[in-house]
Amino acid sequence: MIKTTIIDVAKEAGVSKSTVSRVIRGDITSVREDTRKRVQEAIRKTGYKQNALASGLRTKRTHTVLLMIPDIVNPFWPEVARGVQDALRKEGYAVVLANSDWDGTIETDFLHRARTHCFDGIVINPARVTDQQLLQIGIPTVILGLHEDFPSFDSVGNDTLAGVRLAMQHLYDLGHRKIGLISGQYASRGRSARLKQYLSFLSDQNLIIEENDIVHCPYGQHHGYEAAKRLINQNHPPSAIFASNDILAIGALQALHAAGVRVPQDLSLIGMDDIYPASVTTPPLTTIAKFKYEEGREAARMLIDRIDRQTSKHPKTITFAPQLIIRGSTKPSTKPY
Amino acid sequence: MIKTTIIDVAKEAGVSKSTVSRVIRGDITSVREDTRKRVQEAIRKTGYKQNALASGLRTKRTHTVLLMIPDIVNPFWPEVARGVQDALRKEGYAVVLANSDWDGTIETDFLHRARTHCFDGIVINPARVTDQQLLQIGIPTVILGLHEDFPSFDSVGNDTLAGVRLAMQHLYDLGHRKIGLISGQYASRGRSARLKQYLSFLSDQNLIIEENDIVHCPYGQHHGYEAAKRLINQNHPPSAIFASNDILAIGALQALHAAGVRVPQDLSLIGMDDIYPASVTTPPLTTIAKFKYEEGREAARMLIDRIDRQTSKHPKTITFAPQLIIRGSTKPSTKPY
DNA sequence: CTGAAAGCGCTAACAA
DNA sequence: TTGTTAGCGCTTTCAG
Repeated sequence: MIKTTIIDVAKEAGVSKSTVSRVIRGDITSVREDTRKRVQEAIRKTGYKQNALASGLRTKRTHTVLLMIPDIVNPFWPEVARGVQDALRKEGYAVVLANSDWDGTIETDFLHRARTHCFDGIVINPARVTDQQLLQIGIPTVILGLHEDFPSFDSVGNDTLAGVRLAMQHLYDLGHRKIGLISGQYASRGRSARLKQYLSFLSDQNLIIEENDIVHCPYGQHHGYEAAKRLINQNHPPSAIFASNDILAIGALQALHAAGVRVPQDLSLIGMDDIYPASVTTPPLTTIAKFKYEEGREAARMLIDRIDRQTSKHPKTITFAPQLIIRGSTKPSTKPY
Repeated sequence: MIKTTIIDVAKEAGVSKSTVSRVIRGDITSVREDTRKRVQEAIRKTGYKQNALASGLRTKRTHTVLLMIPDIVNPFWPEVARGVQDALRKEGYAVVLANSDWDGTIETDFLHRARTHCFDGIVINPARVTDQQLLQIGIPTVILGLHEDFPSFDSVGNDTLAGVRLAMQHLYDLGHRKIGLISGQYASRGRSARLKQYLSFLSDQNLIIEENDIVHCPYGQHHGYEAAKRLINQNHPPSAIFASNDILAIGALQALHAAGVRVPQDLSLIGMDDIYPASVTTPPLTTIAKFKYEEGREAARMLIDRIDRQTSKHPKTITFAPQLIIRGSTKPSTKPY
């Protein structure tokens, strides 16, 4: 099992290694038909396999892309990952999958690695890294998700704010006037845009904003559980709850179950993301669906585009409009306005 | 942003590139303290970053591993993937994640790629590839899952058969004597070992085996749905159902809901795998938990071991014993024996 | 259309 | 302890 090189092939075919290299790279114009045949036959006979390291060393292309997400175990990300992997594979790229766990050190490590290993591109949902730092890596990059703080890069994501509005509007249309919010937030970032959108919706409808109807918590099912508990343990509990993602909503649903609050008869509940587990709860969760696979796919396509034509045209953003998926956890309010 | 090389560093530090190479590789014994300091300072000043392609070309090590699984979107695999990624990252390896989709072509493509890109190792849940083919790749490999047809490799997995027994025993202990089976199967492989185990359990207990209590179907939620429907639409429906994985069980649960069969009051249901969605159904699913993260982690560790000491010692197998997780979908049978 | 030759950036003997 | 010298396997001018 000694590795064969182009030299072995060249010998076998009775040509120079440059010629072999030409046919390998598919440089069709500059090799005569019959010599190409001969070389290909020699390749077959010797069982030659290209060494991507060697060629990459010259061409500076590895056909490898780094995909960095917070955590592949979170059901949201596998779908996005599939999107980028499928699109990238079609074009001959492999993807190195990294979980940052929201940890800046891990993130930096992998970004570093992308450089040392000469990856051709990066697709990232940034945890701690900044626009500037990313710029310094010097590798074509596209951002997963709509962050306004990455102006230097292409990005693709779902319009979360529109999603919030959609959710609130749905609840409002069902007659709900006192709507609780479970607002997930990352340790790192400030007040979420989702909260702002919630507030502005309420004021647009001339509804009263009550502090007690808003609970902030980290993302995580049990946090959703606790949040819902707080929401319903007040004198005037809301008739509907919007949880800012499905994991939180699932936690909330369990809290409501436990408290004997029937969903949707006693209280409506809506989540966001449309992850698979949300479809198997009882009742199945009404939610705001994001385009996850598509987000990944488009990110990959944009990246390939960047890689192919080196031209540094203005960063582009692709935005998906989330969709309301009505399932079983919401129904018209029975309370009088 | 011109890439700096060891030569630049060497110049800056006033040493030869070999010396620079030595300190980069941490060859501590053979560089004097002060020159090392000088070199490190030069590295810092020049912003030098190693080129992993160039070094890999010499050392034949890329610190990259291929992880091939059927589908990252299937909730079982992200946990396994995390296990291998975490363990591998600690040792400085990156992992290229590939979804085979049970497709032999894709599988072969990536395996091929593992060779051309000189990956250091492979962790794979094989779809179509054979022991021999894998052997020919010539890269240290460990198998995910317990397949008897890969005698040449280390492998790690959960003892599914023990799991089947555990599930059946649980149902039996609850007094169930007519137990239906929803047996998932892959398009490619023959009669599943799970079925055999089910049959042998029944005969061990001197229970009657009824063809109508067994439904074969591909893995997939809606197949579980249809299977359960068939199972309960007979004159003598079983009092309990064992679905050979949680996805199937979730489908079954929905069919039972739809048919007005209460779980667990009217019928007990047990699944296998313990994927996250199984914990959020109503009732939450009793299931046989597999060690997913651990499976991945141990696979990674075995792989590293193989890579480090080239020695080709006898293939080893690590087996995890699945555990019964009693949740809400099973209860004592009300039917007389 | 084909071959010779010069590297890509690094490592690894072998000298010094 | 450090430097010199060959390459690793491939691509890419540049001649021919």
